[in-house]
Amino acid sequence: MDVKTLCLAVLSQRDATGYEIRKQFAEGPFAHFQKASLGAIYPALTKAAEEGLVTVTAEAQDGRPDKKIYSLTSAGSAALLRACETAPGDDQYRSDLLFQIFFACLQHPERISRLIDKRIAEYEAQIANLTAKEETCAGQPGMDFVRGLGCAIYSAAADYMRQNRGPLLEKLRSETRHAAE
Amino acid sequence: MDVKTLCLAVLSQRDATGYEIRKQFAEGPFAHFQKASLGAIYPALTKAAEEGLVTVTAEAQDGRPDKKIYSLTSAGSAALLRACETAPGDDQYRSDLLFQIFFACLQHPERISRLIDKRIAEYEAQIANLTAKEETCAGQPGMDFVRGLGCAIYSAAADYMRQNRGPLLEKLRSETRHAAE
DNA sequence: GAAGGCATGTAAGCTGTTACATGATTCT
DNA sequence: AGAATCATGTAACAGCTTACATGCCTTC
Repeated sequence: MDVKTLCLAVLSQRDATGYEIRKQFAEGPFAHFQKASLGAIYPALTKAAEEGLVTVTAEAQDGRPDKKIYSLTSAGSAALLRACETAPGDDQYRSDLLFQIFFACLQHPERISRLIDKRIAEYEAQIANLTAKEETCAGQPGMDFVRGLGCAIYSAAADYMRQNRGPLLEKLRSETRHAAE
Repeated sequence: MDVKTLCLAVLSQRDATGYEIRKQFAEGPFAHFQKASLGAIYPALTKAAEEGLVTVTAEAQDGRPDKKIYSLTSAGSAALLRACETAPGDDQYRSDLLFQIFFACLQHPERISRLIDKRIAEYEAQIANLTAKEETCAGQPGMDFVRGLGCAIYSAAADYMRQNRGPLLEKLRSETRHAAE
């Protein structure tokens, strides 16, 4: 999904500024499967406004740039619906961490150990975050399905890492090929 | 990881042509967490050769372009190791499917049903593929850890979808707001 | 006093995808 | 006959990230 559609998605939940939209992608319910940066959001909103998908209301602020509050128009709603109805592309998943663990035997077991522990903690934070949103999602079936799937995946990943961390490190330590340092 | 490093990773397993490297990213052990297209691989290999990270051996072929077989040099190995030792970036996950399911209530329940069934089948194919590679990975602890994690995640996702598919569709069907068609 | 949050916007640059260009062989 | 596989490479284009530009307010 392009950033413009992503913005429409956030605005379908409530009016927001560009800054707030970015926050939604960092913390909100989309956070675990879509993201966007400010440098992409602002031009996307300008374009969406030109196309009549959103309206802008400027709100004067003391000492700061005007706050521009964007709202979805009916044309914007229609565009969002159209995006939902087109055949979805494949999921994109890229992980530098898995790449590095793949070559674990080239590295120090201690480093691998630290990387895994850190990742488990990150998964736990994600699970806590998604669990906390349970009430927000209640009554919105699609939103709750996606939230639950996120929990299920992160839990499975964390469990796997907890269970296989030890055996992996044992195997690495019993090898001789790993870095000296 | 940039495409150049990805190529070094494949070449660390065995010598290969650009074409074969792409196949490794479509089917091989990296497939579920890294990908690369031919249009990126060929220039990356040329650059890696210029930098002395790989060597090239051209093999004449009848009626086809010469087959260029690339091999990793010790400088290339060192570059791969360095990439493994730098702090890994965050995982990138983007899913158009989850985006669409998020807005399930805007759409026809039948469409959502089809999307979920299709995705479950895709997960099952991934699991079968990774399970089939079990023997290839035996004895390579990092590789096997990553393979197992893939299985665990896809299994959890498929299970969640199987269990929550029915309840989701029921909720959608009992709503009035969904598209008419 | 420094860091971080609030608030917008531009532009350079990187990276990668898709399409184009070419062409034989093998499978259906 | 048509599609897929093998095989390389270029180039246009898209899309996004990062850094720059500006500046106040609040928290540590």
